[in-house]
Amino acid sequence: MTPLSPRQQQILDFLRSFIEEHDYPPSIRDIQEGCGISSTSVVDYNLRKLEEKGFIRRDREISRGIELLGARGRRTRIVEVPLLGTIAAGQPIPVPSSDRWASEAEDYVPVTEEMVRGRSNVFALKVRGKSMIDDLIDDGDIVFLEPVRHADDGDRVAVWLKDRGEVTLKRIYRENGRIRLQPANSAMEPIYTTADNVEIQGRFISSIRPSE
Amino acid sequence: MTPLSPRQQQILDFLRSFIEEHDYPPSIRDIQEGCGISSTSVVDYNLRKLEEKGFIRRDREISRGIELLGARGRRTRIVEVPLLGTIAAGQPIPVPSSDRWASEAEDYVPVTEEMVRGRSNVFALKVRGKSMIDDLIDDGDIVFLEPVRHADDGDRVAVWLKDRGEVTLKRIYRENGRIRLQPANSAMEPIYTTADNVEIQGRFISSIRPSE
DNA sequence: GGTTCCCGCGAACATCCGTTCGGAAGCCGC
DNA sequence: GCGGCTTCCGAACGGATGTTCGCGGGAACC
Repeated sequence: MTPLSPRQQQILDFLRSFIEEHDYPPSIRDIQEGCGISSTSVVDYNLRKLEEKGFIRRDREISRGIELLGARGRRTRIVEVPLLGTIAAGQPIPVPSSDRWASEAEDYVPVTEEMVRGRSNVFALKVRGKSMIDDLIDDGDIVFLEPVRHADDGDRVAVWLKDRGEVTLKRIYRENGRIRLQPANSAMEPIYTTADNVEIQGRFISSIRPSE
Repeated sequence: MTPLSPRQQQILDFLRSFIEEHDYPPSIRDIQEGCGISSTSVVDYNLRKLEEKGFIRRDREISRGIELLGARGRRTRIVEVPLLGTIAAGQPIPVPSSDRWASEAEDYVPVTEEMVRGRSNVFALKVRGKSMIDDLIDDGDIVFLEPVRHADDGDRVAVWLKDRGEVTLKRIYRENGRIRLQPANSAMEPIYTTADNVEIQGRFISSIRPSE
């Protein structure tokens, strides 16, 4: 439906690479030079065509007022999630209090917004050790959690088990008075305990296993 | 480490919201108006401060030549990884041939460059089913693989087991004539087989477990 | 008081940059 | 041929925009 002339395709490619490199759009004369075009009016003409065909959006009278559109031009945004520490057996996780939230972050993990979509105040923890291997969380993984105190049945939550002095990450179910903590690996046995023994420290949002 | 004056914080917030809205950076006078500042030189002064402190990068003499930097002054790029299909028990994975590589991708998964760093031709597969639960790969996970035919001992590889008609993801070790495939979960038993029964289809790079 | 530094103000300047206009070459269908 | 359409060219206009300079207020310090 959209026949693109070679010149228009060339300009579109240049737009993508320029934005990739600079993080801001090129000026008309940047495009002119980058594509070897002899006149700015040619650039303007073809930009109008690209706008008609729905590949870009232009803000008139504004320098560099070009916005890439379309499925391939869609912009994936990055969220910098505060890395608050490590999660390991035998230690409570450093849940942030609302007043001093990201201020004490030692680092930030940049992830695409899909990883935390919709959730607010998400924080990250690096997993140390293999204590949560039954929950499909390996040493070196990074988990993203939402700081909540309560959860619904079936939620994956990070819970502090008081009697064991251990934090783990399991699905939680309330069953007539007691708590069932179900590992993600269904071949493993669930933990049964009482409500006053567990303390919910966060809800699992997502996780990544970085390249080694 | 870097105390930000209220004015500088205000400008930084404005920068973020402006770019969020327009996809291109504001001009000095946009900032001036948006922050209620009476002179462009004040904006310039504070932008210099923000650059010194590593929050932005400026291209001098260039309109809207402002680039937002993330934590630690680094810039995170996004890589669009082609999603070539699913990986499930009983099916070989759709390894790309070099000639028709990304052309048949049904979709693309945007991830931060850390997830594929350095590797080329990385492709993504969505995991269906729990057949690889012993390798800490859950239903719904997305794994990123590098298309290789050979691997070193200890590499995590996706292998096609001919006798089982199954693909799995394990660490590979060659032990005097036979092959040991070690699950990531050390509580699980390894698979022993012969070299001619396994076909390496890719090397594991990283994986993500998206939010539900 | 004097000095220094941070921060803000206003104006002016030179350039950057989007826009516009006249013209022309090539192509297609009638 | 002829009209219409697309594409390209060169130049000029005017507004947009980054930069610079002098000045001043206020706080901290000696």
